[in-house]
Amino acid sequence: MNPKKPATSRASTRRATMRDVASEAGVGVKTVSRVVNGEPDVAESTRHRVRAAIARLDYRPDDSARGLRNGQIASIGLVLDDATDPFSAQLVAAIQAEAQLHGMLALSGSCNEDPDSERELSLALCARRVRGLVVVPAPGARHDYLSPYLAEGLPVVFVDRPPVALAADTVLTDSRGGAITAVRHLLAHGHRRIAFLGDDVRIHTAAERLSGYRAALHEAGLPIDTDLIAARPVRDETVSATLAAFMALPEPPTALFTANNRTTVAALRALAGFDTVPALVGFDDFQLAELMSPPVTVVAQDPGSLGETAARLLFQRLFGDRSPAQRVELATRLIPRGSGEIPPHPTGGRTIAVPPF
Amino acid sequence: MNPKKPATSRASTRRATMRDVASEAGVGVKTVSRVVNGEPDVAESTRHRVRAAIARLDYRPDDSARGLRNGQIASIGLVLDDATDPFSAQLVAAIQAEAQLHGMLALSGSCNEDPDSERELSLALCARRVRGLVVVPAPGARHDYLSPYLAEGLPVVFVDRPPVALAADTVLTDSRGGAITAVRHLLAHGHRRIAFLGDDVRIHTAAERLSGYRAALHEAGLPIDTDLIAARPVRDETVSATLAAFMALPEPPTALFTANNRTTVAALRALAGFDTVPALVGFDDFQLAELMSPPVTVVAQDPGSLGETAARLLFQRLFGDRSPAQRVELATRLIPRGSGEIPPHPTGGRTIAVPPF
DNA sequence: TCTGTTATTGACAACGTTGTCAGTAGTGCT
DNA sequence: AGCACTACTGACAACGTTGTCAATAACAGA
Repeated sequence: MNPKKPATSRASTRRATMRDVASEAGVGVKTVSRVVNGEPDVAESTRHRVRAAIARLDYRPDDSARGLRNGQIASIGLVLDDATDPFSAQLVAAIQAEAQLHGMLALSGSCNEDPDSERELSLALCARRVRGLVVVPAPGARHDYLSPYLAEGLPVVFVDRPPVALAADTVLTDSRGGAITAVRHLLAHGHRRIAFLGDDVRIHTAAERLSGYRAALHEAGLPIDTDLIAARPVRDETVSATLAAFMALPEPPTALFTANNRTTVAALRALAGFDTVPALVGFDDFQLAELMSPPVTVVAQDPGSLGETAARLLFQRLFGDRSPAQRVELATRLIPRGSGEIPPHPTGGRTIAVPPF
Repeated sequence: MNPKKPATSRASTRRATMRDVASEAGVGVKTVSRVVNGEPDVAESTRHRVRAAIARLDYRPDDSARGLRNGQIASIGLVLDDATDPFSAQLVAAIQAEAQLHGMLALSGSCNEDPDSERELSLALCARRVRGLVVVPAPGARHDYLSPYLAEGLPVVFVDRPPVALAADTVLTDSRGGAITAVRHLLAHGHRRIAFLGDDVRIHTAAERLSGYRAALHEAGLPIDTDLIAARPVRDETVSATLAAFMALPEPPTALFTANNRTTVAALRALAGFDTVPALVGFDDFQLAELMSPPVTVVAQDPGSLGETAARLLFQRLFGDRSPAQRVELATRLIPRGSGEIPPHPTGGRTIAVPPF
């Protein structure tokens, strides 16, 4: 439990403290503190002596002590739902870049879609006295556990999914709008039987996209056929089975709207076995979409902007912005590449050239 | 500079401290500390009273104070070269998962391939008194700046690329071996003009892969034709231009070895414009490789194992392992999918069916 | 009853930093 | 010279926690 044996051997190489620097430079600790923090009211000569001492001793201020004294550390917390997702990677990168501009680091953790884990992680970050929190909510989580911290003045920004039971800044992609765009696009190409393949509706974005799908159909005066709707957690096998079921229907869909990245990719894998393919529009862009056969039409969102916007909002709050909680929705962008422009085909797809392998 | 106005309003909602809990429970602070840390020698009744008080006040220990007192915080530092890379994402996820098993969080930052930035980031993490450091070195960086911390007993593990001017634990993919496997595979399919497309050789993995390429050719008794070697930073345009130059040679290559993920993808984009394609083996697997036309043969490495191994090594060190620095090399795995099994074609490629879009 | 032992507890100092405040020296003004 | 003022400096306390150590109670054995 306490493997701190090297304490003795470390005494010799002890890390230099402000005291050490102070005595090395022949000044008081407070003066060193002033120099380190770039405060005014230090004579130029003193400043130089202190800097020299700092360099000689290779002194670095201890952030734990600073954190204790100041009540905060120079870091922001990041709670992700799934760190392996490329979406998360871009989000993190954008947030870190923004944080770095303010001399802060990001403390991050992944909760793997588990609400309890999300809560534990967030609270652990609060215990570390981060300056602010960016949270990608786990499906099914409530967020009132954060209200004491919010009341204390801790800025919290939710990304990609809105908080539940809590009013706080939120940055979202316009999922419903994006879904409407996608389905309208398919409708415009003559499709009337359009299937929906998406994630569990407990995930906010999934629900919104389904809602957009319904709205677009409704607006076109088409009925909602629940046989054409599959909203369940994404795995390659489930998507494959669902697609097979769709195609076995008396009136199979001629087009597919896949409501997120992973679903789209899973659908592509499943469709690779077919010799005719339905039209397809996916939500989320992904690497190599343009090299698929046919190239995949998508409604793209921008994780980078999402992260940047969230971080900016957080720092605005840190700089004193006390206006009411905002909700920002970022627009999506339709990128037609081919798969979404396939016309309807009576057997639920269209024959395409099978690659020679 | 100091927007700490809400100090007054926060006083009312001050975070509870051990003192508060102690007086609430009618015990001494040290007893609360004992309960919080699960130490023995606390009467069961006292323990209950303290726990109740903790729950009532919603007390959470302050990690800055703990860090100050203990000289360490319950976090490990993570220095990445490029956080947007899916490779990094998987690495981070694996390391975080391992850290979580030990109740630690990961403090991470990305240095965007800049050596100075890598140094600053690492030192910032040391200043935060992380328990250990996992570093993906930036190209061109030296690491002797870490030796004082190593001497202090801070465990540091390098991943993906070895440290320069420092002896420390290192976890790598067997790049040279993987490259040899890739090139041998192409040779076995009859290729004699094999081009190399890789990254800047200042990056260790890039150099190793080039070395493996040379070794495999040499072992087959083939000459090294520098016209067929391009080792420079990867961008879509450079790869495209390089490929065009290759194909314009009097004796164009019949096969391509692309030495990393991004190069492979860039090459695929460039090749999409051609009506005949050379054989291709890429280093690194990537999403949808199996759905390309032709499906892409790769030598795969496993970022997850890389991260897990590194984290395990780090925690071994934290638990007192003082053995000399290790260097672990993880094996690669050849995944034949089609593109690597194309036979040589006199015009430097082979006619393939062009997809109908 | 007295002594030794164990179980339980809390007072106190220290970790490294920074805000407060009082002190010193120098300067300009009357 | 006396005064106010500025520029600079450092002693000290405090931030919230935990290791040290001494104190107390309880209890068994003699």
